[in-house]
Amino acid sequence: MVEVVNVVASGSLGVELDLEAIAGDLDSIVDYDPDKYPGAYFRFGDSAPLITLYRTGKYIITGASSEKEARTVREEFLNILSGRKILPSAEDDWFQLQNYVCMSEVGENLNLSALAIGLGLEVTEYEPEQFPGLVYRPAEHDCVLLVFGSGKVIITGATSIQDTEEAFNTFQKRIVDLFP
DNA sequence: TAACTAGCTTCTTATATAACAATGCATG
DNA sequence: CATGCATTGTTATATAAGAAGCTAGTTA
Repeated sequence: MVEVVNVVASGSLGVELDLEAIAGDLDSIVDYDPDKYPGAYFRFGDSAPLITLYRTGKYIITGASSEKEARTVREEFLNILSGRKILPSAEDDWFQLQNYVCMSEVGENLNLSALAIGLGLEVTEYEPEQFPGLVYRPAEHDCVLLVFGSGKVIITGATSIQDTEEAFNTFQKRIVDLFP
């Protein structure tokens, strides 16, 4: 069982934009400081996901806790832009989920030094003085697992929940094999 | 010297450590 | 009232991904 804690997605409106004008118009939800960063930040609500919009019309969504939430804020974002006549229609060129950050746990405390050897030193990094978690890059999955002594695991870098679940399941099976 | 590439900035989120700052409370 | 210890809070460390723009370094 893995729980999604963060989703990153990106898309493109397909048009060049005047961020200065948009930020002035949508003052209450847009934060734009080109000296600090070239993107304009959109946020609908206090703990809502963040949308970063760029001059080129490309944008990214961070901080959503599900694919559904990411798609919902995207729609709200497109509706506001089309409603303000910034965009001709509430549609965009493409939209893709880029990264899932998930949390799970194996249900027991883990000896990370032993785990590093068990999983293989070429696929793990464990330097407790630098960071308390073990970094595991499984050869058969396109994602990274951060494993902690408490048994909690962070899976990040996958572009679908299925990949994340598969990576965690094979990891958990390996734990059982290594520490029966 | 121009063009190119690589690396960094910003942001989000869980996780867990240490090191530090700042505050609270009690005792002398 | 001042000093000491304890607690709470913040920062750093590391991970992935997207985006634009700046800088630094390399190469022709």
